[in-house]
Amino acid sequence: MTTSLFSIIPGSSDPIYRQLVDQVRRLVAGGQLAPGAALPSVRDVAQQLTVNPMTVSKAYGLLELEGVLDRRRGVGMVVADRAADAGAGAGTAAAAADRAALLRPTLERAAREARELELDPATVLALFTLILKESP
Amino acid sequence: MTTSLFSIIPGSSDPIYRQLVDQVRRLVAGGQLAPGAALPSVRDVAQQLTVNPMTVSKAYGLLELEGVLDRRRGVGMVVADRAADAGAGAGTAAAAADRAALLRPTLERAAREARELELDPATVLALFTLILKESP
DNA sequence: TTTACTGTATTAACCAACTAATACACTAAT
DNA sequence: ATTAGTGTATTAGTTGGTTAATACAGTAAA
Repeated sequence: MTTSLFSIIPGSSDPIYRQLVDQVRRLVAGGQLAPGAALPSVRDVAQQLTVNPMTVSKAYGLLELEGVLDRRRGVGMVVADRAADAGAGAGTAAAAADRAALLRPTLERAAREARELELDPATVLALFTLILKESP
Repeated sequence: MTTSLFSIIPGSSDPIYRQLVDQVRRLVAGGQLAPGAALPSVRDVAQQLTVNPMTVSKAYGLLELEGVLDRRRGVGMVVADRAADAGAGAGTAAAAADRAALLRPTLERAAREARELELDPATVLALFTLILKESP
């Protein structure tokens, strides 16, 4: 049994299938899921997250349409060969600029909220630095 | 006609009423909506955002339960006197520490996504600094 | 009093997300 | 061929968010 690999926030308002899609997209872009790597089965993920198998299947299906995953019939889902495309070189992960682009929306949201809270950039950056260190 | 004051992201997966609640909570904590200030009417907000009045009313109702707003019957909603509580002194805005606490969840989400993307903290901080400057 | 504003309760309908229980088509290994 | 493992289609039902059209109770000022 592997350490779950995926995690979802149950109370969140954005749908489970979207949380999974976004997460896999990032893990692939970051190289933690390398091209050719097999993904945990729909039923495994569903059981670990206490979620319906069809919800996981929906996420996998969307990722296949997107070209991130390949479907090996009767076997399972596998990270597509050119999944880390978007420009990168021969490496396994996408270029840093492309990975940063995936992070941008969340950072913009944080900036907007900080502005509404009338927090100076210095304070915000200090807090963010702290959080970036304490998590791993 | 005032410059809309509120804004929502139509495509977002989190509900409109919640976007409004969170936004008002931040604007009050930050002091942009001072105690005693009148909020735009339900029908005004609904029209500006092309949204149903009852959706706005739901948000206002929750903010009243929360103690952020006071309901002046027949007149409208007003920012509660001790709305900027949570510790602050005589000032109109909440203490910086309390405002930072409201920002924390989003920053933690950004940190988690950055980790999944395998982006170094330095790169992330540089991008965030840039975004913080370009927005206002 | 009339008028024009406030917020809200009610009822109905619609839609997306999720769950549930099957059943199917495919592959790999015994 | 059998077994066990893939992903998926199907159908049905539930829940929560949103819209819609009224109707109501309260306040303020002409």
